[in-house]
Amino acid sequence: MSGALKDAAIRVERPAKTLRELALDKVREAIVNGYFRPGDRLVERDLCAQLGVSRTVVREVLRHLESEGLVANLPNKGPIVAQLDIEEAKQIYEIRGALEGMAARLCAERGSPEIVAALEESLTAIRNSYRDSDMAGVLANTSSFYQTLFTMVDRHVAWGVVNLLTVRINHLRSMTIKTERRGIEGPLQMSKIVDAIRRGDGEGAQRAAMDHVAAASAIAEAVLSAQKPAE
Amino acid sequence: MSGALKDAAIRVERPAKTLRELALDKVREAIVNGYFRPGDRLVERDLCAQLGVSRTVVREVLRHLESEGLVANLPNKGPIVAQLDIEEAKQIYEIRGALEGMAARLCAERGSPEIVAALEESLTAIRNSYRDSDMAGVLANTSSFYQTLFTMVDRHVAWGVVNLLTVRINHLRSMTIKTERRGIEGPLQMSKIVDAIRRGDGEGAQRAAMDHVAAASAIAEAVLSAQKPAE
DNA sequence: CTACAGTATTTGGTAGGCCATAATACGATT
DNA sequence: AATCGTATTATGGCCTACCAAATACTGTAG
Repeated sequence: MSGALKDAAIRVERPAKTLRELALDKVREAIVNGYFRPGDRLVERDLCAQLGVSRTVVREVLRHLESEGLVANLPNKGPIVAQLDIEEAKQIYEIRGALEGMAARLCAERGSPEIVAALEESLTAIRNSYRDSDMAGVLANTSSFYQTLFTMVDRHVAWGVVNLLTVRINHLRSMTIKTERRGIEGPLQMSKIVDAIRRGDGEGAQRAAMDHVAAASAIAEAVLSAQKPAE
Repeated sequence: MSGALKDAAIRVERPAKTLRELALDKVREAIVNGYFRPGDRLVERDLCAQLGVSRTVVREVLRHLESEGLVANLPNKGPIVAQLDIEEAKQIYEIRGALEGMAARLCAERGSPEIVAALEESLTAIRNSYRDSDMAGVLANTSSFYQTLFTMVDRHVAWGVVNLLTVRINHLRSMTIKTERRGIEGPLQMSKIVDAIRRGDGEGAQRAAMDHVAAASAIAEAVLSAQKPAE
């Protein structure tokens, strides 16, 4: 087994994604970027037609998304795109705060210059994306900032959890980053995280990370409660 | 819509679980309690026969378990019961520490006597289960202790995350609770959590919860590294 | 205009088949 | 005898087709 692992270095990387995985990505994408809106019904046969795959595949995909929390299943009525209620969103932000705070602290305690360098690179990318008003870029680079935070201290499981939760609030994220002044404050708060990590200040890094998430959460709450009555 | 929600209180609780859900529970159970061992292949057609359901259902179940992390899918080889490596287990314990610590702190800050009462009830149940050497009972009551911790402050999402992670280390849990002296130390640590909550000491409750998980993690690590060479 | 019966829609689930790939066994060739 | 190629088997991935039950819709009769 360890031999097999070593071989992994030269193992040919085959992109042999199964049809199911491709479909999964497509549908998840479609939900995340709003092609399917919360509450929309996801009729199996329609999806079959749209995706060009069989019901077998569609059903597996729907199951998968269900367990990811992106799809809810009404009994005998079928799957719909999950509604995000404000309470749940707040909880998700809170969990992210706990985990990202933990990761930030670990990064600070590790005290490796590579971490700081990697984070700064992401941060620059975020600033550039903001400057270019490339919101998709902001999201992607913010994700990569946090991914760095987790993976540099080998917290892949926690990163997985955060990632899973994040897709559920993705459309909120895209709204919060568009908020006035977020282009300045967001990166500022993130740079505070990096500063604390550079100083080796675990406590401070944790607090800074939690602050940043808390700020995002507050904006999200405002956005969500502002649009709720409109429905 | 709000009307429908109110009705939920009287809505008959129909056990009309779909076949798929029943099968899911069965297979998950089988994995968790060791009927299927880590690394075992889960051959679709065999499962069909054993469960008495069609391949469609089996496949959906496997997909679901895959996304829960209980099943791994080797490309071109099919699903196997996921192997739990020691690194991953430690990370899971760490995440639990962060989240249970958070919940404990929130409980303390809430300062409600009902929380304390409910926790003490679970704790007594745990002690009784230990006294009767009812290990399944210990696990169940420990779960319910933590469930209380989360749900009393309405952190259902976090509880879901913890639950999801916990099934992956379930067999570790059953080993750690059997450890010498765990029957005394475990409840003792948990009572420290309750004490801190009773005092309204958020900080202390968080630390106590994290300590408890850390202790479990240490035991799990010892158990796991002791059995690994044996394989 | 309302109640009711019939109809369409859609999910939950089953059966069975086809193809591709991987592993294994088996035989042939050197 | 060792190796190389080939047939077989096992299995996953994917598809079509079908049925039953629940739900939503619709048109008609009273």
